[in-house]
Formats: sequence, C-alpha cells, structure tokens
Amino acid sequence: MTNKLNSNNLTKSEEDYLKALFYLIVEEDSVKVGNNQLAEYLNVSPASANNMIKKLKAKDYVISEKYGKLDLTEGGRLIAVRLIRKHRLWETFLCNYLNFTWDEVHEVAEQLEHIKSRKLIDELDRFMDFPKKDPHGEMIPNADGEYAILPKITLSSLLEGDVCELVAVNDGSVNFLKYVSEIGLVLSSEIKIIEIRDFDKSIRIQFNEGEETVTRKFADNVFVNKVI
Amino acid sequence: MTNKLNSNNLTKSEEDYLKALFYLIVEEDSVKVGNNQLAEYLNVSPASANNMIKKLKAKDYVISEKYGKLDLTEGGRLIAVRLIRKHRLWETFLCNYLNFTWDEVHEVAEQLEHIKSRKLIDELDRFMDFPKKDPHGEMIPNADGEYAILPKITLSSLLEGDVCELVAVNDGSVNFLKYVSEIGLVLSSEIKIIEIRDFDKSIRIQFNEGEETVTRKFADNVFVNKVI
DNA sequence: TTAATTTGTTAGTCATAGCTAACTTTTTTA
DNA sequence: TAAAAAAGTTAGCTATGACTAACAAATTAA
Ligand SMILES: [Mn+2]
Ligand SMILES: [Mn+2]
Ligand SMILES: [Mn+2]
Ligand SMILES: [Mn+2]
Repeated sequence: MTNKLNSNNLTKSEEDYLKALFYLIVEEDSVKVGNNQLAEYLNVSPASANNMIKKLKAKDYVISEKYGKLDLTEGGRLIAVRLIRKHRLWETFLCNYLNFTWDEVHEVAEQLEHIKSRKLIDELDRFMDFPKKDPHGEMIPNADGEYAILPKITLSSLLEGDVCELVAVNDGSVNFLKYVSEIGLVLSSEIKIIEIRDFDKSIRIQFNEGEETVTRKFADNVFVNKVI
Repeated sequence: MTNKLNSNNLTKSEEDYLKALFYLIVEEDSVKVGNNQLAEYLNVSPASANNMIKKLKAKDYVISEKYGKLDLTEGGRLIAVRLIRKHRLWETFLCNYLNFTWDEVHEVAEQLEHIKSRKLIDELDRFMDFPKKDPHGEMIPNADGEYAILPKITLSSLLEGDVCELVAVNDGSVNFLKYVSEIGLVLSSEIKIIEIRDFDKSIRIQFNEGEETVTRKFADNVFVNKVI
C-alpha cells in the first residue's frame, strides 16, 4: 500500500494539476493563468484548485501571490513535461502497436502517464525507435525534458487560395477526432482553402479524398503548415 | 479527476485486497484465511484489513461470518483473476520487449495491473501472441478469466538422485530472483539432486552451468517438474 | 467613482484508506 | 477448565482530495 518507487513522490492529482497548469501557461497562449481558470479546465471547484495550489506552492512547484496569477517553477515545469512525454509515448504505442485509433488513446494514456518507472518509459521510447510525434501530431519531449513546441497556425487563420498541410489536431474530444477521420483527413493531408463563406465564416476545403465544408470551430482545432 | 472508465469501479486498494485474498486462498495452500493473515500479507494493520473486508463484503466480493474466516465470492474471484492476468501479461511484456530482467518486472507490474481498459490488455495479449506463461513461469489466465494453476512441486520435496526441470519460481523478492539467475539457473534448466546433507538439509544440485549448494529455504521457492 | 460582477480564499463537510489503542471473542496451553 | 495468547473488532484519529457555502479582493461597468 505504500508508494515510493522511482523519482518523484507526487500523487496522481498533484501531477495532473501541474500538467494542466503547463498546458494553460505554455500551450495555450493565455499569458496569465488564474485559479478559477485552472479549476474549470480540470472540472473541479475553485476551492479544490485553490487547495491544491497551496500544496504545490509549499512543495515549490508553483509560484503565485495571494489573489495573483499562477506560474510554474522550473521543478514544476519539468514534472509537467515528463508527464507529457509519458502521455504522448503511450498514445503512440497504443496507436502503432495495439490497434487503438487516435480518438481512443487519450483516455488510457491519461492513466498510463502516472506509472512511475524511469526505465519503463525510456525503454518504451527505445522500443518504438524514439518517435518524434504522437498520433495527434504533437511533439514528444525527449528524455531530458526538452520540449519543442511546434508553431501553431490554425486552419482558420488561412485565406482563400492558401494550401496547407495538416500537422496536428488540438488534443481534443473523441467526437472531434472521429469527425476528422470520418471526413477522410489524416496527419499530413494537403488541404486547399477553396472558399470562405461570408455568411457564417464556414470554410470550403479540398483535399485528396474530396471536398468538405467545415465550420470555423472545426478549423480552430486543426493545426497546419502553410505550403502556398 | 473523476474515474469511471472501463468495467468495474474498484479502487486500487480494493483490487489489491482481492488479489491478496486470492493468493492466500488459492495459490498458497492455507485452507482458511483470516483477517490478520491478510493484514500481514499486505503490510497493513489488522484494523485496516478489517475495515476493507467490511467494504468488500458490502459489495459482495467477500463472504465471512463475524470472527470467522474469509472467502471470495465468484465476483471477487473473477476480479482477482483478471488482475493476475494483467499483472502477468505486463511482466511478460516488460521482459520480452522492454529489456527488463525478471527481478525488475514485479514492482512496475504492480502499478500497471490497475490500468482500467479491457482493450488495452486484450490487445497487449494479442501483440505478444497470447503467451501462456509469465517470466517467472506462472500461468497467465485467459481473457475469460480461466485460470490453470500449475501443480506446485518444490525442489525441496525431491530426493537424492532425482532429476527435474525448473518450471517456476515463487513470485518472490528481487534478492531471491537475482540469486537464482546469478548462479546460472533459468526457467526449464534441468537440475539433478546430487546430495541432501543431513547436517543442515542443504542440497547439492547439478545443472548445465555447474554445481551449487542451496539451502532448504532456497529450494522451497523453486518449483519443478520431476523428470526422473 | 461607486456598484456589480468576477475571481480568489476560507471554513467546514464528506469519502477513502491508512493508523493506534482498547476491547471482545476464539483458540490454545497449562 | 481456567488462564493466557492470538485473532478479530471497534472507536477515534490522520492525510488526501473532493465538495458547498460564505466571504474578501480585484476587476469591470455603469
Ligand atoms: Mn492525449
Ligand atoms: Mn492523468
Ligand atoms: Mn509479479
Ligand atoms: Mn497492485
């Protein structure tokens, strides 16, 4: 019932809070992250988040002034990046070796990322020959916690006539991911913007498998590399 | 932070208690299992075990009368067997694909066995082509919870002149497992009993890689198949 | 610049899962 | 068969991490 094991001593909850903070601070472009924002992201009450932040401050993973915004210390950031590394490596393993589809992996990876064993994750990395990207196109941090964030240009930021390549999807809901695959899009699909309709800003796109009209909300969740 | 997911709803602790009960009742030959015995096995206080047993009885996984011995219901047994299946499949994966040695796998499998995903474990099973035994020679239950217990004859039960094959080791400590490999024994090694010394019941054995004298305690933890 | 709204904090409660100390029942031993 | 020992139970405590309700501070709008 005791639980020391490898490296750090954080609980699953503490880890999830640090990871959430990292996403809000680094991944999303929200400059300042507040307590209630964190609470909402994690689906907990503001009181719960406040409570946990207090603990993480005591452990020196988080900094903030009373009533002020939140920030991660270097230690906190490192734990978060390692979690993301584990999460993405597991997702890659599930997709590439265990017949999971890209919309099925997140839920299970959310559990697997908390397994404490340095050797496990480094060997898994080696076994897969050090993959660079996860099934959603996101970069996998390396064993030293180095984390390359890929430039995030959304499909919705392009103009009529532009051509781009699908590089990643916003690590989103099962619904969204299923939708993307169902219309025939996959990572590295080449997409041309045919028309942006004035009426509702919906976007007509063309790609290998045909043409589709997608909403702005859809396009906001698709990251691309502009080609033309 | 919520945690429903696949199949059952048991906590890690509840699962570990059911698995422990299963080992004590089925694997070991102790006919009757008591509360304090369970507590000792799990390194918790008798009060803690008693408390958990109460919960597991309420959930209909355990049966016992007040001050009486413990038993698993069919439901409790099934959960335990599924845990053992997961534990042993993960140990097999760690050994055969991730360069873990047989003394390193248990600790990590103890965590991995609690990951809740039917698909994950069945696909892992398929990926490894449905292995029958784990790295310690123990049988892996199949997806239906069918569990073949292999007959457990210990090396210590043999007589001078007998020849046997090492089929399994008692799922034991890192110290023991390291010792076994260091003297050169592996699963399916053929072992001949050269002499049982009267003085201290120590046993002189001969096998491929040479000769060794082992204690009775050692021989109690080695399961064999008598050949001659 | 005051009032309303949003954001953050505190206090107190609950469930889980440990613990110790004290007690009761059962079993063993003398 | 009575006393001692072992086994099992209960009560009451702790820590973690949720929650709600009430309150305080900061920000935004009137
Ligand atoms: Mn994910
Ligand atoms: Mn998680
Ligand atoms: Mn094991
Ligand atoms: Mn376990």
